[in-house]
Amino acid sequence: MSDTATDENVKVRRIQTAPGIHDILPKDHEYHTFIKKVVRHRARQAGFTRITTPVLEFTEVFKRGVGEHTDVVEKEMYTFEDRSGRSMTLKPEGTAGVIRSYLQHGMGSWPAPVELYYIEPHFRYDRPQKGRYRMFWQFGFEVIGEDDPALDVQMIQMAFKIFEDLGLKDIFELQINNIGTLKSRSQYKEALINYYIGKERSLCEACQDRLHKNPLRLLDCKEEDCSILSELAPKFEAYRSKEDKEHHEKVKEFLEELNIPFKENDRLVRGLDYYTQTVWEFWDKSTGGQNAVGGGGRYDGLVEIMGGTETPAVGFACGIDRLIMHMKQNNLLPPSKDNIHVLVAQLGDLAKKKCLRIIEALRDRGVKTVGSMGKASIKSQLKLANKHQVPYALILGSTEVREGSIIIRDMKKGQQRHVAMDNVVEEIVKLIGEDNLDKYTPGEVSLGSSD
RNA sequence: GUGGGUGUAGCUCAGUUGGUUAGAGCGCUAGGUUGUGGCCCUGGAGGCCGUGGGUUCAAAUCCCAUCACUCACCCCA
Repeated sequence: MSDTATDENVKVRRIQTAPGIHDILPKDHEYHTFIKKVVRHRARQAGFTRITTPVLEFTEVFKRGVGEHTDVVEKEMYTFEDRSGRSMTLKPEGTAGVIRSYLQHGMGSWPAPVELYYIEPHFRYDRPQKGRYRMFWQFGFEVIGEDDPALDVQMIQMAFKIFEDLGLKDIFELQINNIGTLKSRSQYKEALINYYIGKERSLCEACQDRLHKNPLRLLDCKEEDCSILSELAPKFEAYRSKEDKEHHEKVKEFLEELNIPFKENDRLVRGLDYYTQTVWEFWDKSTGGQNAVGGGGRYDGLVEIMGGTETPAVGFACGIDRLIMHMKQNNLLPPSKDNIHVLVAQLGDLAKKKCLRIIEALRDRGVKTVGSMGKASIKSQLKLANKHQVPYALILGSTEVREGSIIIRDMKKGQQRHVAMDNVVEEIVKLIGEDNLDKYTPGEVSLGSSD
């Protein structure tokens, strides 16, 4: 018999989170809560409804949706076999799953366009770094079923509104490009391949591989030789169809109409295969493109790739962890609602019993209240009140119980007075102020058919 | 996947050319006469010095390996 587990001398090794995967502690949740609130608010205003697709999908969803030869699929997916031997993947991005769902549930018959948003964790098996995690949070928007350039611009505007709400409006710059339709793009791809043929030896290893799998990616390689070659490579400009040009001009025109500053960047390609026409990224002005905070684009071909009929769509996604990073760097604090109004201190068993009721009454009225039931001395209870930075403490001892009164202590002034036990809740409300109460109500349910 | 940096208390870090029982500040906790917080004072808990091996009379300290964290490249959120 082994008694290792019960041997008191054996120290149990503590388990940590897996690499690149982090807890969100209460302090950081104030940021998360705030950002989610902003996103929900802006989404609701614009008629978007929320969708949650599974964290785990069949690997084919992403292989097909994102593109077999993208970096995301080739080297960054969290893929494993489940017990039945099917290849499963934790979602590396949001769009492919949304489109899978769109088709699975026949959303093509919903009134077009279908406007959806999500706030979800995502996974990429990358080497962790500042602002880059293996599990990270993204929110994103998708508009499926219409191809007007105005929608591209409205997506961008939505992102701007959200950045503005977060106090980050001025620290990002918008980079845009137009990569054309699938057709004009494939002509361009051919031209690129022709250009690079015979020059393979000057390319880095990765680019030699890219040349036939995904030639567009040659353009944003940062290896010196590759970038020299790409400078001289044929420009997409020449292969843009009339339709592409019109689309692009309209986008720029609309952006100007909304006073949204942008930078044209003909090297911007995006790492996911499904994009067409307009693509964009938001870059940190100080560090440039190495840590984009969000990006998006039009993906008119994706629904078809996923097995549906030809359907235009546009969307964007944004990294919540990176937004938080930027808020912190700019000393922007989210509004906190975790402050406590009152701590109730008790002395003796009888008082403790009474306190349970008082605490309940205070909370029901919207007063944020904590008890100090586990502590014996009044001293340690008031110390706790101090640590919570509560403005008021209630003190109930055996004398007060006998008299039917309770002490209200103003922690800032250090003054206290007795009030009748029956009046204490309203007295506290007066002190805190009706407006500061936590009176959130979830809304009321109503009768009706669920479809 | 490639390269750099760092691992000592819950946190931030000292720890001399190898030499007693490994330290500080903050935090936590308990006291400083009856039932009263913050400031101050005193005490306490909390460490296999990341892990394994090697050198040595002796290792937190030197060597090797390994793991973890972190930053950068690639790419992206």
